[in-house]
Amino acid sequence: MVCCQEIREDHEFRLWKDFPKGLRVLLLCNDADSSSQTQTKLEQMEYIVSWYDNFDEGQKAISEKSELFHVAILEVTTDNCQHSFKFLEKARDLPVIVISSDSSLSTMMKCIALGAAEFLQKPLSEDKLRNIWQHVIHKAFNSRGECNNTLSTLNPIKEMVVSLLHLNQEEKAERSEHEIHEKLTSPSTPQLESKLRLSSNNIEESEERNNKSADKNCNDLVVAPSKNDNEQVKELTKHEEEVNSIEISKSDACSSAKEGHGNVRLTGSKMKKNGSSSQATKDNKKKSKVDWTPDLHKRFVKAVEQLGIDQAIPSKILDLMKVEGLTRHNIASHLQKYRMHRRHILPKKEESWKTPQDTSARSYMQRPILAPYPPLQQYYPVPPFAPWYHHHQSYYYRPFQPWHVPAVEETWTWKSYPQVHADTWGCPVFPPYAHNHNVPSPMPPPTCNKYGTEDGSNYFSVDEEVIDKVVREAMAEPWAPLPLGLTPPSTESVLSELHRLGIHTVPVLPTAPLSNHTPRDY
DNA sequence: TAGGTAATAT
DNA sequence: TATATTACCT
Repeated sequence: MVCCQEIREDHEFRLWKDFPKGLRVLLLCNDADSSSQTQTKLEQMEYIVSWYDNFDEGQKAISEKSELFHVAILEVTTDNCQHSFKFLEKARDLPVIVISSDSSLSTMMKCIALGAAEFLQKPLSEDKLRNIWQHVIHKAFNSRGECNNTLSTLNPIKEMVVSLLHLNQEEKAERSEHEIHEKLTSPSTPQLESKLRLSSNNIEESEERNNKSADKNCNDLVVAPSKNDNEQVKELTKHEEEVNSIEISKSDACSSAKEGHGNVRLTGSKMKKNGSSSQATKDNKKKSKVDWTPDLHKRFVKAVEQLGIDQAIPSKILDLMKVEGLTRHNIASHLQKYRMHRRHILPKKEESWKTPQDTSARSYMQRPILAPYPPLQQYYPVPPFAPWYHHHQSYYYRPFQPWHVPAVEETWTWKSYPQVHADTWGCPVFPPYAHNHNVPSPMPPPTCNKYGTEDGSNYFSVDEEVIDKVVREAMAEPWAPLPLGLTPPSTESVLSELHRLGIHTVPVLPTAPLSNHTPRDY
């Protein structure tokens, strides 16, 4: 007699959220009353019971339909001992729990020796019966190929368990991250804020690595069934330790962020040179890195400006900066980077004026022309297609880069915006527009110093009034040399602006041909 | 010894 | 990949 209930599909195991409910149990017992009682108990636990009262049928079921069962319960009596032992020999693919009223040690030993997972004496304890699923898990992880069908039968269980454990790890990691976010509250200074952000980034990277590692571990578990559960548990434990270590590193990040604001902060190699160099062990002879905070960099730049870029040498900069803990070598290194950056960025700025990408871009990319025009902003309205237009209308929009190239050091930009980024040295990095040539590249969006201005609105550090004054002076005496920082408008931009104003003819100067255009074009 | 720069490390 | 440090040359 067989009472098979609905059988789960294998893929459902991955989503077996109410495990062990639905565990499929083969019940082999030739005593109708006893089996009925056992079956009732099992079904109360929402296990799915298939009852066989005939040993031949039972053996046939496990050999032909082993995939239908997770566990077998065999009732051994004095009458069916031989059949039972035979069944045990045949049913090595499944965890078999023996139940019996026979309490003789020899029977118990023989059953266990033949592969029974457990020997339960009757009357059955409900808890014992409920926990038979443990043998399923154990079998799933502990069978090492000695049973041909085990893998196909219990692998879904194994996968489910692995997924479950992995999920738990992820939950734990999320929980620790949340706790850390709560710990890192309201830094009192921009530096701290940045440090925390950076630390947090490091942690995120670390966590990403950990997660990847966990994924790898998990994959290994699934892909390599030959590993025994000890190895797998080790891997899972390792992951857990890694997750725990994140907590520690986060705490470190928090404390280190709190401690460093005044003098130069040195980082790296678990060594803090700041004020505790005597504690540095001989193993840790390696020099620490200088954390070039915006404040430190500002001081550096100030010193360089004071000396002049040509006269700025490390020793002099070091004297001017007056920062404890900083060495000449540190300065030299930073100066090298600073110079390289200037070399890299300044020609680009020049180039950006000389080679407008397309005509539509010119309409607001062009340099302003020296003519008595109304305030420049009126002529260069915010293009509605500017990428930050919709999302960041609170920013002041500067329609073109005005008359000076902003000092590199003034725009050390770190804070990122959804569509606008900048490198560490403040050079705006724009999103790619190459895909749509009809959309002109926008002007640099408003930016800020490394930590942002208070209102996020000051793109250029030079006061607008100063710019206007310089422009007015230049326009008043167009024959005079342009003040430092101002460059004359391009011929193209002058012509296009004149054209826009309705002036279509301009006299041709023999000494200054108008690029490729003839006056007729205008 | 200091400055500059390339190579290397993080 | 970016940045800092180190090594090496002048």
